[in-house]
Amino acid sequence: MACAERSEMSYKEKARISFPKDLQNGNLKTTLWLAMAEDRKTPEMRAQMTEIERLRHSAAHVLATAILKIWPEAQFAAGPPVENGFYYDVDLPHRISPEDFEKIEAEMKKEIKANHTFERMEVSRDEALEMGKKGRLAALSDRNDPSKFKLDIIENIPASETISFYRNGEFIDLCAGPHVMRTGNVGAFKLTHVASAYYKGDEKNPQLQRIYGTAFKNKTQLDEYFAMLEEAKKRDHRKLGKELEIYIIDDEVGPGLPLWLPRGAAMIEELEKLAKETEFAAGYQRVRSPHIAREQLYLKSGHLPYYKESMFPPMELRESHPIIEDFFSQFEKKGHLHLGENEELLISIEEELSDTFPKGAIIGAKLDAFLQKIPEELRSRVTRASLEKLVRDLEDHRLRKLIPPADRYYLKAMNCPHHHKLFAAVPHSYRDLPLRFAEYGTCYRYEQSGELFGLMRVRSMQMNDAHIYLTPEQFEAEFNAVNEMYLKYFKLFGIEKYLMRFSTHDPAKLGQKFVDEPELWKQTEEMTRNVLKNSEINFVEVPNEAAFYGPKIDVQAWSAIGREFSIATNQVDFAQPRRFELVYKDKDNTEKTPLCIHRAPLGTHERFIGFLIEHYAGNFPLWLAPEQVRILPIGDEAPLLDYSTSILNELRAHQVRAEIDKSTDKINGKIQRAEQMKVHTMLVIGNRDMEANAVSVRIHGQGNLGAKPRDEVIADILQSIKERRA
RNA sequence: GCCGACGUAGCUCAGCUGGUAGAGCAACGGUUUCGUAAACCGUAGGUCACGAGUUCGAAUCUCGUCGUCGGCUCCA
Repeated sequence: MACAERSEMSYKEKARISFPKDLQNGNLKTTLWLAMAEDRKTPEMRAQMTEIERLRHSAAHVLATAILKIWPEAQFAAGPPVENGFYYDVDLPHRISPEDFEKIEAEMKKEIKANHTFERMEVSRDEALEMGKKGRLAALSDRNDPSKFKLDIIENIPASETISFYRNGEFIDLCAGPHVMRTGNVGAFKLTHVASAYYKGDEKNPQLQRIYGTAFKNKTQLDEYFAMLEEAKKRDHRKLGKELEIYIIDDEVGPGLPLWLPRGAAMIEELEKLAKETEFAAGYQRVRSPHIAREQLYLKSGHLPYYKESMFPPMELRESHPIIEDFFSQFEKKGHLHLGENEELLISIEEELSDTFPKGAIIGAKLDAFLQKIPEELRSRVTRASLEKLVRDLEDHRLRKLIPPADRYYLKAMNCPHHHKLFAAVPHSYRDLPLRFAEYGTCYRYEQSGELFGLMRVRSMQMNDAHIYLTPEQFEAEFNAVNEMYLKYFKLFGIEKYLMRFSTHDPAKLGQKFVDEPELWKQTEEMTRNVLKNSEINFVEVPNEAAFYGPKIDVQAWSAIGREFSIATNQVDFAQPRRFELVYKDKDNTEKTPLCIHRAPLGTHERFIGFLIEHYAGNFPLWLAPEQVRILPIGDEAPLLDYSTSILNELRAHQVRAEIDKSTDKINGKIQRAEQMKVHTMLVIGNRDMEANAVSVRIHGQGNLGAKPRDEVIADILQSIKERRA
């Protein structure tokens, strides 16, 4: 209703920011409320608002009150709490900019100081409409213009629901609540930014100004929140990714197409090694597949019907023939001609030719003859486009055969169709199942330009993908095994908080967004729900966000500073195995269709490394560090360099990513540069160390640990890497 | 894709209301031989994102394109 009519977060907000405090002690209410991405929230759903959300929602009313004090003509739409604060959408000729914030905040403070009660009033529909018509809703007094958005919102309130207003001081708003008791309960707040948003998120609707702010019980919490944001800024993967030389995105290569520098590539190699070891031990087999495939593969998989807007447009291949190329390129240069007028002529030529050439004659030769039959004066006015259009318009006419049909190839957006083909390549018995195909496959998705965001949202990505083919009976055990793997990774990376978002389908969208298999949807969702319930795993259920081929689980993880990331995914697929006619021979000698689990515990390299950069603030553990060891000789005398180099060589012989700093900087300078690059272990080597066959160890973040025997240090480095010590 | 802001050397940034670019770090060349977060001197480096336009004159003003960022619709 009024203020919290919609509370949909942007994707970025979902992927990036979450406030940790609300979620501690297993309290998942914040996420429950925010996960309910419904168009309208029912009173029951609203009742689940947490304390902090009520406070923020109330802060939105205070914001509106303040804006009206300055600009009484302001028209308000919706003002819900969101994950880290609140906003209110306002329609106002004056463009509010951050310079106005001080003024608005001053008015808000007055309102909070006045400590007005949030008074709830239940009214009839007619009363509500009347108030709206005289502009009294989301207003301080009657106005000349009606409260247009509020009137629209009233229209959409189901007859069964009570309509209520909330009043604080002079301000009255259409609102279902709930609120805190008094404006004074909005302890500490701050306006953060202003953005534009369409009314109801529909671009056909007018654009509103969305004023964002955040609020907390007290100033301490507010300050903590901004300190967290500051910290997040310092850890921003785009900033650190550049500083630490992990990746770049180059305009000429293309937006959303990261290039991995050696340091980033080293991290990728480590992640792949980790995944390969883990998956091998869990009975996965590696497969490999190309980056492109023909249109028909994706028609079969369902990606083209259901997922097309996320795919790059196709590459069209045509049988190359010099005459065709010449024909087309000649006409492209000349004027246009609507070939339609000459259709009859073309058809007659074709008919004549079909007598000359026996069936099965090669297209090229036939086409040569065809082209030569076109009168010179006509050729000069034909364009490739017009000829193609003509041929396309003829559709089934045999003339169409003169132009080889376009052979379309798509960049793969998902690995599954390729893996299904691999499954189908060999006959399978029930004894083969579960069959697990794993691949760090590269996928390309056409994300809209506005979606791109550093490494977190890209157009080329390499996924820690695998497809598990299994029987329904095996589902529970295998699904749990997959979850075990997630938990193992979380532990390794020190991810303490996570949540699985279980996304189901919307029956109303069968055949559009979701494959039209109502029964299978029900079955697999039920099955998944039960397994989740039987496990210890935190999960919430979110309607209408499944994959097109089955229920989906998005795994959200919280970084060390408490920001939330959607990193991994886990999906149940009943649709594609059918579409690909995948079968296994069961005990009873009948052919059955397996189920498929898609899983990607480490998500994509791109997003996962983006997450890790923030999580570790670039201070990676030794096993993962791009540069594990840097040797810093004190001085450049030959014996010292020889000793240093022998250590370098020994480390490298054991696959340790080690470097040596032979620059002319003094030792402090060398240390400074190594620290800035967050090199994990620095081995400072001077004459004293050389004479004792020792090295002085300095660890990034720990400082100087003093001299130690050379062999001991090397053994410890190797052991730490082997164990993947934190 | 839409709305808004921004785009200066490899990096971080100066360059006021138009008078054809500047610093620090990095790089390169010297000197320095230094024990745990920056030794010193010098050299070189820019079609001021790209393309048009206004102007005697554009990094600066206008328009377009591309890109980045903040939002809006979607995913790993």
